[in-house]
Amino acid sequence: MMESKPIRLTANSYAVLALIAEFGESTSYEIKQWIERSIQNFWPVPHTTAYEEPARLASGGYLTARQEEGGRRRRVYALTDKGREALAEWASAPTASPPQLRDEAVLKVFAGADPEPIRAEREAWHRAKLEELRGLLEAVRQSEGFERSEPTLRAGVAYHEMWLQILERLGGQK
Amino acid sequence: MMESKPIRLTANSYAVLALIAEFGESTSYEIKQWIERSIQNFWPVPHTTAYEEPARLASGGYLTARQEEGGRRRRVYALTDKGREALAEWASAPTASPPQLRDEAVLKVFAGADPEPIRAEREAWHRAKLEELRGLLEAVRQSEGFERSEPTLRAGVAYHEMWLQILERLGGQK
DNA sequence: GTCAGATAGTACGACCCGTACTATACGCTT
DNA sequence: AAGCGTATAGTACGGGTCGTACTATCTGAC
Repeated sequence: MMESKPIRLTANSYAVLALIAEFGESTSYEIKQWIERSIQNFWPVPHTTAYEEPARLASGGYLTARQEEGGRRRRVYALTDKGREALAEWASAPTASPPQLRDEAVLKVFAGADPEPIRAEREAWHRAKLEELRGLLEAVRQSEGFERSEPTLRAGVAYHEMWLQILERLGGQK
Repeated sequence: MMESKPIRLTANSYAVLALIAEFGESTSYEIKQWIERSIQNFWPVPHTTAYEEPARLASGGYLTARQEEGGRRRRVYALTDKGREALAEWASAPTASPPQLRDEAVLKVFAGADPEPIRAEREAWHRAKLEELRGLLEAVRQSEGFERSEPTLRAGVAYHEMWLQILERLGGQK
């Protein structure tokens, strides 16, 4: 039995566990890439999370860490039974905490900023996002092992399309 | 001149500054209420922020704090010139950091959860939000001093309506 | 006057984040 | 095969943020 100290499991924890469950044992760098290609859009985290969180999870006994020899001596993380169980329990609970939107642009407008340049910047941003997501979707459809990513990517596409409609309306009414 | 130590201004800082600029000098409890009635929907913060952040801002010289006598001895915060300037500078910059969506529900579905109960819960949540926002909008239209809140509330209404549409589509395609 | 519930505020430590920085690998040029 | 620029991979770190639990004050009903 590994020594393991009690840690709190947060949504970030489950995100990492889910990625490893989905893609198999991974290094932090790979986790970082899984994040970018699958959940980043609705669960943004800084890249350091891909290094910190697996280490935390390993210290709590939810993952094992095996260190590579040579070169970068990367740690390869894999699920333990404890980790698998925790993930399953979380996923099977039928409730999720409500979604949070953090939108500095609305905050600025609230603070009295001129809405128009902000609206324009935002519109461009959503268009770029849409293009990016459509590209990913294309890529994912042609590769194995990304089945789970497709629905989330499609939800992302719908989301950004919706925003563009909202912005259009706002722009229209001056 | 007050003593003041350098602090980093974050988006939370500007949120608090903007609220005080908008509603005038306030206690933390009042700030907490302004938040709930105006920006909570696109800038969620725990209620402790309404106590911690003004204290930080005061220590940096962006607010003054005057302590009430008696009873709860609440601190009343007011903008300083430094605070007003910092807010104006921030608001006049035409760029905002991109919006972030944090959506545990999508994360759960990604992790393999049964989508349907989650979808249903979510739909109910957006409906409740819509009702709440429409109520606030009504209230705001009939009172003085909430002019700034109206556009943000209307954006909120549009946002939740959009989500309901997305959910409907997702539900429709099984 | 005392009790329940609403209102108001504090404590605190784990977690999280962004920035800056370092290290290793790879491919191209010479 | 040494040098070098770029991409890849990983670490350091400290301030900010969060949620939970707890305490204190006020108000009105009885």
